[in-house]
Amino acid sequence: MQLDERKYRILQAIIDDYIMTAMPVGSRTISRKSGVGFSPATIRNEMSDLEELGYLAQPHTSAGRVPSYKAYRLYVDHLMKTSKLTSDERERMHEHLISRSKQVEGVIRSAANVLSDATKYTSVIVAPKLGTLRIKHVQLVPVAERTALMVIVTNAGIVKDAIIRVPEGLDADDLYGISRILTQRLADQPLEGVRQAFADLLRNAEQNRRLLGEALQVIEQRLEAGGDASDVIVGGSANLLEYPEYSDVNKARSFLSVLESKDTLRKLLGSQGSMEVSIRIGPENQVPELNDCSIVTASYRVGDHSTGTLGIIGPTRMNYNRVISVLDFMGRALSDVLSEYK
Amino acid sequence: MQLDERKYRILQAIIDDYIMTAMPVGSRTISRKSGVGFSPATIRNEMSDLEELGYLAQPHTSAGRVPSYKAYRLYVDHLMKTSKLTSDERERMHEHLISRSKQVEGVIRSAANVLSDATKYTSVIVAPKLGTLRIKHVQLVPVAERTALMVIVTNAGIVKDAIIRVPEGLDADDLYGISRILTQRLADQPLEGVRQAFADLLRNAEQNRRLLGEALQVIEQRLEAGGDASDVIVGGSANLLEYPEYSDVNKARSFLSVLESKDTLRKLLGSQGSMEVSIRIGPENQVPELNDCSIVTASYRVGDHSTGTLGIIGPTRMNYNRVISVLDFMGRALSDVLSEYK
DNA sequence: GTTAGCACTCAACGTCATCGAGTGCTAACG
DNA sequence: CGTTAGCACTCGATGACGTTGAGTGCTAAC
Repeated sequence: MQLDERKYRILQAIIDDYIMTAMPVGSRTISRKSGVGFSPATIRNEMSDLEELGYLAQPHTSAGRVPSYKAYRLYVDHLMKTSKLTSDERERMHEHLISRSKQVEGVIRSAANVLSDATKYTSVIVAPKLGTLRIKHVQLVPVAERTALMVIVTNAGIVKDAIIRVPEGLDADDLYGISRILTQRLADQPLEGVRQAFADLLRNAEQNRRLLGEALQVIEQRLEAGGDASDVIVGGSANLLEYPEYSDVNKARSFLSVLESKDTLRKLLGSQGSMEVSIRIGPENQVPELNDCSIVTASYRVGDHSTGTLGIIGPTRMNYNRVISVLDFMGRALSDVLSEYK
Repeated sequence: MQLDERKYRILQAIIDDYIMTAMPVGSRTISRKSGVGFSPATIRNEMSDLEELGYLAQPHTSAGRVPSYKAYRLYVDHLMKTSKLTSDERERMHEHLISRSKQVEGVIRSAANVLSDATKYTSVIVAPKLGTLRIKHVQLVPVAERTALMVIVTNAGIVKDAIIRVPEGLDADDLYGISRILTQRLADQPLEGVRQAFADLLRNAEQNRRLLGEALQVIEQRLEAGGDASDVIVGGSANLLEYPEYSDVNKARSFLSVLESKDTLRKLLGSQGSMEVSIRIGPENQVPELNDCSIVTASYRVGDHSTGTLGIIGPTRMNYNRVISVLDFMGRALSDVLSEYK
């Protein structure tokens, strides 16, 4: 059996309705509401076909139909009408975004809030992979006897810091000097290549070998850890509770637990590189707890090579059109704002 | 009517039971369970008295009794038996705490997780007030044409950064020089007094007046904003959903919304200075959404003058004993770990 | 091919009786 | 006189049961 024009129209009407109401959709509803001028009986026949094809399901015999994952997939790929945001909205979002743009992390945090406010779902933003950033500056600051804070500033304006031990007898001026050398040698190196650069440094360093060794270790640790919790930012985690699919406390809890596991989120969003919006519906995503959620992601750019990911997590019956528009816009806006720092 | 020994014992037994089960407690239960060897009838009489005194309440006539806020207050002040953590537990917590102690923010984040894991409630930690920290180092790092990143390192090892505009024509070396001067002049100033110090600098500065002005503005902004979202860290927000008092989705939602509002949390925890554990039960706290929660807080020290707050938010029937022990221990542990950086 | 009609299904809802945990009161007990 | 056994009473929780209504599938007529 093939899908003809009418089936498409009916399926679309069902999904549109279900997205709004979260209630199984009956033939009568479609017959009345949609522009398709057919009687309930006709619709029923079509619905029966659609069910057989795996696009619809019935919670129980005497209920209406509910779209399947397959239906959502078809919907986002072919049926959905996409719309642009009004310029008014764009403006408002952009304004919120730059309202505290003094710091990279602040911008990302605002972006998460803007996203979740605009969509009423939960937003997640992953900061750019550190490995692709370039070092701008390295500074060792004495904070105590034999202890220094190493601050690494990257080209994206992102600052990473770590406490390291330093050999005895180094005073502020020594550290200052070492910082100069480090900055000179490492400037414009991508963090990824830093191991090589450091090895060179070490080979030639007649002194302070231990200190440099420790510094290298710290930088590497940062890299392989894939960043710490602070580079996954979640916004609007309470929003999901608005939706009837989460009125079951257990579902809500397991959802919230996932949001607390930054590792899972980082894996979930992954960096898919392109600026294209990506959509994973229900079981298409790898995290079992989120198998009845959909995840829509886009990416943003910082500088030339680094990309981060921003995404929305919501029920499978989410308003894909809206979410895609918002993410698309915000991805660009975020890239613009953050690339000013470049 | 006065509370005699027996009434105390009975009240304590009721609260102990209610804390565990969250179910109204009947006379029979108390008669059987507690060491108080009296018949249900006697207990009933006493309970009736306790109710009249405002320590107990009945959800409905044929139900058991539930402790009132007044009862919890009495409980934590006089009845509760306090216990120490096992050394095993202390060790485990301490270990988790230092597991990623390379960064101040990392430590605080771990601490929040340890707290919520150990108590099964929600934890909140507020970083020290910036105003009381002292500047260790100021560094301007060029990130783009006419743009620099200003990094301020404090004595607590906390790093704050902000993008500022710089006048045209300043190259990396100029910024380096200016950083030196700034650091020289501002080192060991508390952030609070920085305005004065800066004013002096400005008066004498024959050049770069604009740049310094902007830098001052940024620092001040940081101060008056009371810090940004990143210095309030929440852990275990999903934990609360385990408890029957939050099986109502609306309650859960309003609770989670409060957790998202960092401003409210900051106000709620406030810095109460002393290392003493403070307990606010139900309506004793100022946030209406949390009027059926209790909030237990302690404080930790960074360096000599700065203090931050750590707290647990849970249902009024929380396990006060456990929570107090954990907070007390963690307050000290956190102080120790963070003061190593001093 | 479309639709009106109709019997059928089944969750949701309201009603009603039952059950039992818990109370308050009274009278008896040591 | 404090304590306790006994007892009638209250009231939420639970489950059985009938009703309602939205929705379906099938058949026959248009």
